[in-house]
Amino acid sequence: MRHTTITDLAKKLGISASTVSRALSDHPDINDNTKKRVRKLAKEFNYKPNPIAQSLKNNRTTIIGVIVPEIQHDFFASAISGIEEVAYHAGYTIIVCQSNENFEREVINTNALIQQRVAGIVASISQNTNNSDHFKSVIERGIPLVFFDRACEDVSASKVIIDDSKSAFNAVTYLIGIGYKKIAHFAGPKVLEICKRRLAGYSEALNKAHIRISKELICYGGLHETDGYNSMDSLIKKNIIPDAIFAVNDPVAIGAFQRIKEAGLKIPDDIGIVGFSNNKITTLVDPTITTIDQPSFEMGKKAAEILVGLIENKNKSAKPKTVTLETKLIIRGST
Amino acid sequence: MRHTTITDLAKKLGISASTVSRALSDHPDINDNTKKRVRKLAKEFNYKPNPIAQSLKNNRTTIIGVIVPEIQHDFFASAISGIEEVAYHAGYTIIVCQSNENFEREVINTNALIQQRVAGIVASISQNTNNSDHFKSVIERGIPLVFFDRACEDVSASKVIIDDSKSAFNAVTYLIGIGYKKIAHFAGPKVLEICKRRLAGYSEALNKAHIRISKELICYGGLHETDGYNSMDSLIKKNIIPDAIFAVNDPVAIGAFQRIKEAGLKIPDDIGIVGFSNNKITTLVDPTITTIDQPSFEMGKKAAEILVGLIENKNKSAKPKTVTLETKLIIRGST
DNA sequence: ATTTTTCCTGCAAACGTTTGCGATTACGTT
DNA sequence: AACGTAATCGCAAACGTTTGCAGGAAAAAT
Repeated sequence: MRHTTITDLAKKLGISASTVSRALSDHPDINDNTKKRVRKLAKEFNYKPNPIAQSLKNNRTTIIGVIVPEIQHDFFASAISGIEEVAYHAGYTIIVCQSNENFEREVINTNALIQQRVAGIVASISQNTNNSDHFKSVIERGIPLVFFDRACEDVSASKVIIDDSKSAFNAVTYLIGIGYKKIAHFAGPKVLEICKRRLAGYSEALNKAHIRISKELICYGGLHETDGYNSMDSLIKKNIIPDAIFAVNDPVAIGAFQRIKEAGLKIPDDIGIVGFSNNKITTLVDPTITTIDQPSFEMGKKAAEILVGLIENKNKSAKPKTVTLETKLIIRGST
Repeated sequence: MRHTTITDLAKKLGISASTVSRALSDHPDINDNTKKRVRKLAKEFNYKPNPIAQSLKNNRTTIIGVIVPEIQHDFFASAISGIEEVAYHAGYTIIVCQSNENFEREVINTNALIQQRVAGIVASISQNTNNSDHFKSVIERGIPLVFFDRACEDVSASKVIIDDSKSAFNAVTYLIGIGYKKIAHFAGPKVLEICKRRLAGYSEALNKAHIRISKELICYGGLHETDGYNSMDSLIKKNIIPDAIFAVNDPVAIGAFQRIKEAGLKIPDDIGIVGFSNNKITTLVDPTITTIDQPSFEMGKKAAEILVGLIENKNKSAKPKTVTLETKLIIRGST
């Protein structure tokens, strides 16, 4: 079955394609009666303009590009869902790309989206992104760009983030408040800004409480379960046993959690644990894990809303804005 | 910055656009020397053909549409990731839509993808889909379609599935084998084929072991945690305590798991639990949950591979094939 | 009756690419 | 010398839409 085109309608009505086009877009030049006839036939044949042809004219599609490190990751899956939700209601579809935390692939994806003439891009950068030329060329091309969670600091674009530093500060301050003294931090990749800030919040909390920061209690690693597991493992092997752990995110917390259980230590009595993100999993383990609620779905939604705004107000070259969403310390059984 | 077009190159070289086009596609009509000049300039200006213009000619994009019930669901997030992986390497991008288990939205998404002239569609249907006209019109339009996991039975399309019935049969048979006798089934929506088949496998296993099937041990519900929780809750309130539960999927198993713990019953001693899908979560709770490994990532990959095959071999109108991937019972602490 | 105005509609170009066909040139064959 | 044949290349159309401009007809004004 072929798609009905504007020319098909024109032929059937004995008028020109341009008149049909104008009638459908309610152009004042067109006679009301003609408009009615056109609309009736269009409905009858379920005519929908070919978006490709429109895109060719506008040199722009109605597709929003989304780049995330990993689709599978709870946080991103949820954020994508939020983006899709907003895009759907605004009449856009979303193309989803994953960088797999790989810089080259992020560049390739970005360029592919530019080539595809997406209307805008929502992105969260990979942990290995140390150069932002690809995002700068997005800006240069006049394509609206919004970061969420992990932003590129040296790119002038809007972002939806949380206050990582403050959130971390609050969590660690809470740990100190309930009596923990030897608090370790399982940090993420040093290059990732959000990780730096979480580390900074951790340090600040210790400083404020006049607790000396011990380098051996700060373990750097990745963002996955195995990283938390390994960090805990190496501490145990070095016989350094903290009385609490502030993990850079929930998977890392879970990894540490498992290794602690294997070691026969009790949570929260021997070791307290705080995660970050409020992944579903933290409510399902025993004990449940104290964590910081990071509104992933809302972050996706908000980022998409800003992007749609930028796309549809091309004229108002608004300055990039930064939206900081609230987090919340959720106290559970692990502390 | 503007995109370089084929006409830009033609002008700079003083030749026609058609020659440039042919040179770039290595057409035999074109002089080798010309080809070299063209290729050199194309590289220099980083020329990439405008996919929109190409799409307009072909009346087809290089985008693969993906429709899933929920992006956030572990199984689907993982499958999408697999689809993206294959698509990426084959030079396609993916548009992801979620139906939110809503039939109307699935129809709208499907039509939107048709309008967008996607090259093909990978879909897993919503639990409320009782009509397949929208998928039939995909076929009619000649757009390749592959289902995964949840297929539309009355649509002639390829599918990537698992043997739900056999998997369920094996799991329940295993439960019987290790001594469980009063085995409940927390079933999914009656309309969903995969749920029917899992139920059938459950029944068959009981029959084979000459265990009477008790209607009150079969609880119908949705596919989420709360459904498992509620099913268990109602059993407890009716004072019907099974000695094992076979859940339609892992979230449901987890829900039951929680209610059981709340009731102070011991797993696996008082009640054994078997889930379905091998979601990550099943390895993280205590005790870990016995489940059936369903290769989500591979299912996505396989579906995408079949789809790409169909797209690129338009001529060979191959008959739809059904690929059944192997599942595996993973025995853990809950049984 | 002529001019002006209003109202409606169509022509044609443009977006960037691909491709059938015809045109041109050079070369070898009779 | 006359012709056929490759080897190269360009013209123009096509994909479906939008839009500036021109044009025609009818209505209104002179």
